[in-house]
Amino acid sequence: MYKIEINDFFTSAFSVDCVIFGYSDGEIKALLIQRGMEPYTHFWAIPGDLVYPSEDLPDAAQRILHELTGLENVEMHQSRTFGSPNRHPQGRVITISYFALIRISDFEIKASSWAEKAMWVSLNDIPELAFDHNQILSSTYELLKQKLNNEPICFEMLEQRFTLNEFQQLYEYAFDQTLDKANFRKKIKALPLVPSNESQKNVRHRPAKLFSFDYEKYSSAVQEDNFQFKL
Amino acid sequence: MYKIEINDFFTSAFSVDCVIFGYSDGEIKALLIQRGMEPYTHFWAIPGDLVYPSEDLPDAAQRILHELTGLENVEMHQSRTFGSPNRHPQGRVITISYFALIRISDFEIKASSWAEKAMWVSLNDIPELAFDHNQILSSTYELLKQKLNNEPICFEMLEQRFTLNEFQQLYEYAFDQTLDKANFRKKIKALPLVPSNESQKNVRHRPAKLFSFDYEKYSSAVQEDNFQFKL
DNA sequence: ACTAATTATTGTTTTTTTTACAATAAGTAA
DNA sequence: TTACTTATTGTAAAAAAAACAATAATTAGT
Repeated sequence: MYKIEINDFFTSAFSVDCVIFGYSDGEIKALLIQRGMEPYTHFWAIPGDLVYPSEDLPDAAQRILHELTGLENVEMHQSRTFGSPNRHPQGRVITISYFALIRISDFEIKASSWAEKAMWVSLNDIPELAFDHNQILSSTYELLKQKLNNEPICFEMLEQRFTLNEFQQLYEYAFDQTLDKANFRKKIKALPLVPSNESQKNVRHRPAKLFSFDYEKYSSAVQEDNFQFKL
Repeated sequence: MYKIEINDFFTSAFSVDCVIFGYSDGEIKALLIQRGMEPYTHFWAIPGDLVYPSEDLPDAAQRILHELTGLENVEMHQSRTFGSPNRHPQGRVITISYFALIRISDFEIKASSWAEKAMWVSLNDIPELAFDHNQILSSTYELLKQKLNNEPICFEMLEQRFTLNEFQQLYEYAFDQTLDKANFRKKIKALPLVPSNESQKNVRHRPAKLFSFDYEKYSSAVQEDNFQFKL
C-alpha cells in the first residue's frame, strides 16, 4: 500500500462563499454574481473565491465580497462548511460559507474582478447556481430563519427607519404565516424600538409612524437585565 | 507585486476534530486523547486528524475517531470551522469540528494509532489542550446546549433506560438551574416516553420507573402532527 | 371644509401555558 | 409494622398568548 506522506495532505485549497441577504418589496433577496471565469462560466453563483494561504477566514470573506460586488465593511458570520470531494472540478476545495444581512438601499453593488454581473435575486427566483451553491444558499437561509427567532438581526435588513407593519411583514414572509397585528405589537413592546418624529409618506391613508431599533439599549438590556430577544 | 498562481492556493490541508460528549455521574464529559506525536506531544486534545485529499468529511470523521479511540458507528454532526492562519504550526490547516453524543457505557474506548491515551474528562476539569482545542470544545458545547433545547438529543447520552429524574438532572446540569419536578413532568408529557416494567435498583427508597425514548413515535409525530420538541 | 376610505393604534375578553406549592402514594430497609 | 425517602399526581394562582373588537388618525378627493 502506498504510504501517504505529510506533504500529500497539503494539496487542498479552500474558499469562502458570502451569502448576503437583503429585503425589499416584501421579499427576501440574495446577492448573486454571474461568473466570468472557468469553471461554470456565466453561471450565477454566490460571491466567493479562494482564500490566500496566510489569510484569516473573516478577512478573506470581506476582501472577496468587496472584490466581486463592491460591498465594503459588511460584517459576516460563519454559516456551514461544505466539503464533498467532487464539489469543485479543479481540485479539492472546501468552502466555508459566511452570511450577512444588509440594507439593500445602503449599498451600491458593482460587479468587478471576474464577476460579470451582480444582482439581488428574490429567494423565489433563484436559478440553477454554480457548484453546490443552491445547497449552500438554502442551508444558509435555514440558518437565517432560525436566527430571526432568537436575535434582533432583522433590523439589519429593514430600512433604518421602518413601520411596525413592515417589521411584521418580514416575519410573515420568512415564516409563511399571517400574524395578528395587535398581538404582534404587544409582543414587541419589550424591544427597544424608538419612535421617530416622521411618518410614512405618499400613502393615501393614515401614515404609520417610523421606528428604529436601538442597538445600544438592546445590548445593555441583554447584559444587565438578562434580556433575551424572542419572536 | 508577486502574482499568485492557482497552484499557490493548493497548499493547504484540513482536518476534522471529533467532539464526543457523554454523561455519567451527573456530569457531561468529553472524550479526549493524549497526543503521542508532534506537535503538542503529550498534550490532551480532541480526537482529530488530517483528512485525505479525496475523502468526504463525514467519512473522515468516522475513520479518525475510530483510529484514535476505537469508537465505531458514531454518527456525528457538523459544528463549526476554525481557520486562523497560525492555529497549526506545520502549515495552514483548517479544521472542521464534528460532534456527537454517545452513551458512555455502550462503548469501550481504546487509544490507538498515535493516541497515547483516551479518556472521558468532565467539562469542569478540562486542562489546557493542544492547538485551539479549548476554543473548539467550548464553542461546540454551546452548540450542544442550544440543541438540547430544540432536539431530543439528550437521549443519546442518557442510558437507554433512564428515570425521569435523571432526565431532569441532565438539563439542570447543562443549564445550571434547578427545575420544579412536578412541572418538568408535565412538560415532558408530550414526549413519546415509554415506561418499562423495570425500576431503579439498589436504592433505599421507592425506586423510580425506568423510561425509554421512542424515536419512531417521535419522528412520525414530527412528520404527521408537526410536533416540535421544546424544553 | 366635509366625506369616504384606509390603516394605525389601543383595549378587552377568553384561552392556554407556566409557575408555585401541596398532598398523596409507593417502595425500601430496619 | 414503622420510619423514611422519593415518586407521582393534583390544584390554584399567575402570566402569557390568542382572538376579537373598537376607536383614532390621516389622506385624497369632492
